Amino acid sequence: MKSRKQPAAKNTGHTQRGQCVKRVSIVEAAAEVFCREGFSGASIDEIAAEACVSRQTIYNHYREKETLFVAVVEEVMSRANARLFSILSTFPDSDDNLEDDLTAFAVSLTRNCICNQDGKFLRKLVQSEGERYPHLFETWRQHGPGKTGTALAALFSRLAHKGALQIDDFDLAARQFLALINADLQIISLFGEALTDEQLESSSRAAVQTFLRAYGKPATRRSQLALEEANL
Amino acid sequence: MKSRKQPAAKNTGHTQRGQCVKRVSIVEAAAEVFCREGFSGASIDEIAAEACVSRQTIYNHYREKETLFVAVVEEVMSRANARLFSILSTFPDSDDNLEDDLTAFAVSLTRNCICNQDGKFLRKLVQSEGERYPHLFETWRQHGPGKTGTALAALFSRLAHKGALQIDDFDLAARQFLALINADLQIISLFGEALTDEQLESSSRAAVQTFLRAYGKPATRRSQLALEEANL
DNA sequence: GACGGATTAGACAATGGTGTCTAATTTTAC
DNA sequence: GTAAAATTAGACACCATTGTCTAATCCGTC
Repeated sequence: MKSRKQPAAKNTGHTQRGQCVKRVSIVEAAAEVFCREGFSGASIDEIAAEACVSRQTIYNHYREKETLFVAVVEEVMSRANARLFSILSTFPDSDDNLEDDLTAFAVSLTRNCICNQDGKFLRKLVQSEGERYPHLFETWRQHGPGKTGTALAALFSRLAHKGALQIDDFDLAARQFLALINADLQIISLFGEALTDEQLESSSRAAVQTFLRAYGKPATRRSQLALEEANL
Repeated sequence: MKSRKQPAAKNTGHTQRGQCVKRVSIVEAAAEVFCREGFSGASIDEIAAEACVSRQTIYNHYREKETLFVAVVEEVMSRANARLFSILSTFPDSDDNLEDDLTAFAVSLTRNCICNQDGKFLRKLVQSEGERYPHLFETWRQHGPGKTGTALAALFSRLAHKGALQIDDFDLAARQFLALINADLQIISLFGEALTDEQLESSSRAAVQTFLRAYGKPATRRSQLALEEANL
């Protein structure tokens, strides 16, 4: 309450950056350890050691373990959110090769939001502690998958408007797109195995191809059909 | 080692059933508590209380907490497996209404293997403790999603052979089918909210429809296409 | 009813974690 | 250089949990 965020307004430059360094190093380490051990399995001592910081410093910044946990989740969530919007904003406007564009989009979504450390943290922690912190869980739902879904739905709506996609229910299509993207990863990414760029690329492309067979514009789907029948 | 499974061969009937009752009540309670609290958050006392059993009895059956945990995972996994195969074996042979058949299949898969207590337990626990018990994690991969995927792929191969589906890669199609089934549930089921029969039915149908637009037999997809173009 | 295995409650030491406190030390601002 | 703020190590009380032990009790079998 007193002076945790801005201990003294006179502090400038170094001190503030110094504090910041401690803070991020604490949050970083805490994310690691919480993710590895779960909330109750993670000890403050372990976090302090991993952050190269004394235990007391942690208690100075965050009153108790729970405060730290919530702060970590919020930090990781906002980082993930920023990345998501950065990716969305770079989706190309041209529609001459939708499959490639969507594949590249899926790859970068996977790499930066789903398969990285933050994505793993959020999946694991929200899953294991979500019931204990309903508020947190709700925030995650709305700012995490919720926002992703909404943003994706908007993108699809734009593409459908241009005639590149044929979609009834944009939200449903968004959820299914995300699900398809994850289809191959669910099993692997839980474990934390890093997958090669080739695996990532090919699994994303497979997802996009299936998505386009279901939601691509009629002309594309018709020629796809003709091709498949010829192959018989 | 000595006499944990069958304490004395002379015991018959009641005693044996008595033991069994204790064992299943312990495993049942442990599943509950482990699922709710995670491995390190779950205390033996809590499990004992929920099982209406003394703490010592638990230590008699399972040498230590870890032993109990592994036993619970194995038990839950084998139950889930049994259910899966029971569902698979009832898939109808007639192919006059594939969409309805697949939808019913998806509904029952979801209800009995994914959204029930066992499914939740496996998702949560394997996710949070998988890295601590690689052996367990491997077993889950092969006997859980692995087996489901293989079995599904076999089903699809059968259907493709009959001309009802048009699939290149059966394993991929199986993973994507499972992913689509889960698309709407991921968010809800984490939380443990029970979803209504209507939600379940409609979300399963949506998944199946998308799947069939991508993998349905050409004739169906062509008429689907014509219908959509007429709707414009 | 008596035996024997299973179960029970309760006490117990050992361990490890949380959160507080203090006194010493370092870092930063001026 | 000095003062204020931040950080540190270490000790501390407190509490929960694990796993063991014991003596009493239950319950089916003979």
